[in-house]
Amino acid sequence: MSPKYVDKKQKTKEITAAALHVFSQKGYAAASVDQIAAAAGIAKGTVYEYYPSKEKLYVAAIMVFVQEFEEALTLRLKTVDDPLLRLISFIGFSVEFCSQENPGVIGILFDILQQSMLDTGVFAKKKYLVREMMLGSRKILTDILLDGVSRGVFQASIARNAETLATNIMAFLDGASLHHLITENYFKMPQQISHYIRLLASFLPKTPNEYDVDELIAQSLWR
Amino acid sequence: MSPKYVDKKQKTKEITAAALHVFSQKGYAAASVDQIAAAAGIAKGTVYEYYPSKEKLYVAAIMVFVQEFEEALTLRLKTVDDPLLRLISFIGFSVEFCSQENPGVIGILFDILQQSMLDTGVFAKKKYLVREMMLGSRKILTDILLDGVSRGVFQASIARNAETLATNIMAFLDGASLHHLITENYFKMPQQISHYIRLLASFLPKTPNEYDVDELIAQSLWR
DNA sequence: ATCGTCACTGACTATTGAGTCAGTAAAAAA
DNA sequence: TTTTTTACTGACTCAATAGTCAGTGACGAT
Repeated sequence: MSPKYVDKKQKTKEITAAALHVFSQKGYAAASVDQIAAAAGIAKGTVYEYYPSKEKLYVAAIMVFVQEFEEALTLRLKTVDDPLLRLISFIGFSVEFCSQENPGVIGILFDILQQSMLDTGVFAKKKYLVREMMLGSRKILTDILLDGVSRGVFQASIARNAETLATNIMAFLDGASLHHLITENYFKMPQQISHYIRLLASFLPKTPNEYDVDELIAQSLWR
Repeated sequence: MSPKYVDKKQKTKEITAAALHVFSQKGYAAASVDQIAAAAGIAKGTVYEYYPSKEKLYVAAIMVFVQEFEEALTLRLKTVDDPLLRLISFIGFSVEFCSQENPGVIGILFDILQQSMLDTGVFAKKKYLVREMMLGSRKILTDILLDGVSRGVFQASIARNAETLATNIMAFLDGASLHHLITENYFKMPQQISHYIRLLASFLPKTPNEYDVDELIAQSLWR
């Protein structure tokens, strides 16, 4: 039946991973299919055996990226129980994921954003994908807040504004990554994040004084 | 001496403005010099009489953009005296400038950011320009805070963290614009900004109760 | 052994777009 | 009017690259 067996699924994964890498370094427009093929160790023609176009390949690569982020986040949150600590872990994970340790991540993020903004962008008609991705994280955060309220750890009043607050936090986090990236050592990420967490910790818990915030930060962030 | 008189300076401005418009709609990579020439109502060759390359033209267009932003912001702040109201005006102006009223603005911003992130980007070696632009706004904001302290309106303790706080606010504002752009009506900008301003107004002034924050917001934002 | 099929290749085509430059026009100077 | 200088033009070159396809070879089936 199949004279030359190849694990198509595995190879698709490899090509997608190579594409993700190249796209993250060059951006969609500047990345060439030849470069992606080279990164995957195959010829250009082969790429087209697995994907019908550069555009489809890009979308697939982005989907993988989003999926990996959410899986890793969920995994990390599984190990934490206390609501405030969960919140801090969420923030820490988001920051770390977009930090220097993952150099390509930011490139990809900007590319996604630009491609969904421009009329001619690949994501112009697929903005909803980017939105889903943002709303996904926001949902996780809202749940952390509501869980904190229902367990009697956070102020009851938080429940009313949980989504507004979660959205606010998300906006800050993404803005912080952006500023850190551009202004580099003019934006002290640990200092900024700590400052913000201290602010949150001052009005979220019913009994703020029960928490040693600096200790929690030291425990959860930049270990 | 000069047989055919043309105001070179004026024409340079026109070309730069046309370029800014096209770049903001297409992004750097996808914008063509032909399109820019057409937008300026001239032939491609003429563009090269005024700028030696697409790259130089892009940088010039961005510089104009940054300058216009700062000038307009400074102008707006001149009309406001009260420190908290100045802060709210600053926030309002930043938000409005990046809102739907200025559709191209966001396109340009993302382009700047991406071009300064990517190794191959036009701004890769000119990241400092983008940084200067961000630090410029931050400086204005820091001065508003310090002015508020020295006039005895803001808590004295703010002075110690003025720059950290200003940086925090900037991060939030840019993150908010970003989220608003992507998630559209899932991100209620007035609600989010009001929420954030109320938070600031609760710990910045020495006498928070003296201010009717909702009234100030209604006065200064989305008039 | 040889045949058929799948996986892959990379030279090729077609297109796009940055940058050039010989030529044109227009206006002031002579 | 003729000459000279400047401004501008747009067809051209050249390089890059998305996508194609005829050909190659590897491997299992017979």
